[in-house]
Amino acid sequence: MRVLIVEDEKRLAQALGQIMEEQRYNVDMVYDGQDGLDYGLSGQYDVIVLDVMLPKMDGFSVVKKLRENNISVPVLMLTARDEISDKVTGLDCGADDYMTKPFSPEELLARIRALSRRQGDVVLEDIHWADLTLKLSSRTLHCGAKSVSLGFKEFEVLKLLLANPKGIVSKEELIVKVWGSDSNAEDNNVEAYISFLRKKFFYLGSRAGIGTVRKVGYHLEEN
Amino acid sequence: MRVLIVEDEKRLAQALGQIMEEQRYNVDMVYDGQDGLDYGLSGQYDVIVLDVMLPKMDGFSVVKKLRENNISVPVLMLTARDEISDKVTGLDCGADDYMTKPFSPEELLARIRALSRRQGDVVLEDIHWADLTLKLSSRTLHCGAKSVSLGFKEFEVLKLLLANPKGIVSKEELIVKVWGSDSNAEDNNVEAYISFLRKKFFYLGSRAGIGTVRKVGYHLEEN
DNA sequence: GAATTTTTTCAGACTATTTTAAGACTATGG
DNA sequence: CCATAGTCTTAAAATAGTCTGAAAAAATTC
Repeated sequence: MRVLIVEDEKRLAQALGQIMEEQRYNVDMVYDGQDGLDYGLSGQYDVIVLDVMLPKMDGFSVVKKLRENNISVPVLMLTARDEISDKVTGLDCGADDYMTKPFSPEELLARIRALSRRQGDVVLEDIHWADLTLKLSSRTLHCGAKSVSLGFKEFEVLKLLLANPKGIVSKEELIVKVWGSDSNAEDNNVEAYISFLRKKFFYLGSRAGIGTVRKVGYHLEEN
Repeated sequence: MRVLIVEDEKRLAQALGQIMEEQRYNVDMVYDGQDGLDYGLSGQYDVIVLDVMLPKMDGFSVVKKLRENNISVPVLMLTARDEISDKVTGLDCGADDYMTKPFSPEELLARIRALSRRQGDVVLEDIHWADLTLKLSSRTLHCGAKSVSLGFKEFEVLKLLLANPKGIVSKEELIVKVWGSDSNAEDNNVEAYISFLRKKFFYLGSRAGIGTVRKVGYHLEEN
C-alpha cells in the first residue's frame, strides 16, 4: 500500500513515516501543500495523510484541487485541536476523515486501515477455487453444504496460496508475508499450518488439495 | 427514514441506493425529473436527492414546483463540477444543500444526516431481524411477547450490528461509531456490551445471536 | 439528594489459536 | 537398499483474545 504524507513539521512527518513503514506501507513524504498536490496528482497513492496548516498551500485547497482533478484517493486530514472548524468536521472540504493532533499510532493506523478498506470494499469479495469458497468477511471456508472457520494464520496462509493458484509459494514467502519478516518463525510453523489446512480440506470433502514441491514450496491442486 | 433518489445515471443511482440501504433507509429511485416531481409531490419522503441534469425536467424546476406545492422536504442537489453555477451554490432554487460529483459515501451520508437533523422530525422506524424487533422510538427490543429496554450504548451497538446484518462489525468500528473516535474506550467495553446484549437475547428467548470472529469482530447470526 | 439506571473497570475464567517438539514418514541420491 | 535431509502429523504447552460477573463510578430520574 502506498501512502503519501504531507506534513511540514518534520519531526511529526518522520514519526508518521516510521509508524507506517513498520506496517510495510510504502511511504512518500513531502513538506508543503504544493508538493503534496503535485505528488497527489500522480494518482499513485492508496491513502494521503494531509496536514491542514501547510506552507505554500493549505490542506483544504490541496484536497479541493485533487477532487477537481478527479483524484478520488481517500484523504485523512490532520488538524490541531484549536484549528478545528466545521470545514474539517463536516468533511465539506472533500476529505474522507480527519484526526486531531495529538493522536496515538494505533488511532492513525486504524483510520488508515478504515479508509483503505472503505476504498477497497469492492475487493472484499469471496475467493473461489475448485469447489472451495473462502469468505473474506467472515474468515470461513465453504465447500458444498459444509463450512469451517479458519484461524487468523490459517486464513492468511490459504489466502496467499489462493493468490497464486498456479504458481508455487515458498515457505520463506509464507513466513515473511504471514508471520512478518522480523518474526522468528521456522519452516515447521508453515508445515504445521499446511497440515491444518489439509485436514480442513479433507473434512470439507473438497477435491482441492495442497501439493508439496520438495525444497521449493506449496501450491494448490485439484484432484 | 424514506429517501427519494432522482438521478438518470443508473449506475450512480444504484450506488446511492445501496449506500443508503446499508443505513437501512427506505429508498425509492426514479430516473427523470417528471417522475421525481410526481413522487416528490406525494410528500412521503424525509429527504430527496436530486440531480441537476435530468431528462424531461431539470432539477431546479423540480424543486421549484415542489416548493410551489408547499412540499418542504429537504432537497440535496447533485451536480457535476463543471455544471456548477450560482444557482446551485446560492441554493436560490429552493434546495437545502448541494454536492458536487464525485463524492464519497461518507459525505453523502453526512449531508443527508445533517439535512434530516435540520428538519428535526426524523421518522423512527422499527428494525426487524430474525424474531427480534428493535423499536427505535422507545429504544426497546421485542421478541414475541417479551421485551426489554436497552441502554443508550446497548442500543447503538445493536443498531450498528443490525446495519450490517451480513457483514462483520469490528470492535474498532464499534468504538469509533458508538463511543466516538476521540474516546478512550477499550475493546473490553465493547465486549461487555456484546455480553449484555447476548444476555438480553437469551432472556427474550430469541433465536438471534451474536457471533464472534476472533480478531475480526462480531456479526448477527440466526440459530 | 436518594434511588435507579447506565457505564466503566477489573480480575479471573474460559477458549481458540499458535508455537513447540518429537517421532513418523517419504523422496532422492549414492 | 541405505542414509539423509526434508516433510508430515500430532499432542501438549504456551499465548493471546474473549467472556462474564461483580463492584465501583457516573449519569439520570424521581
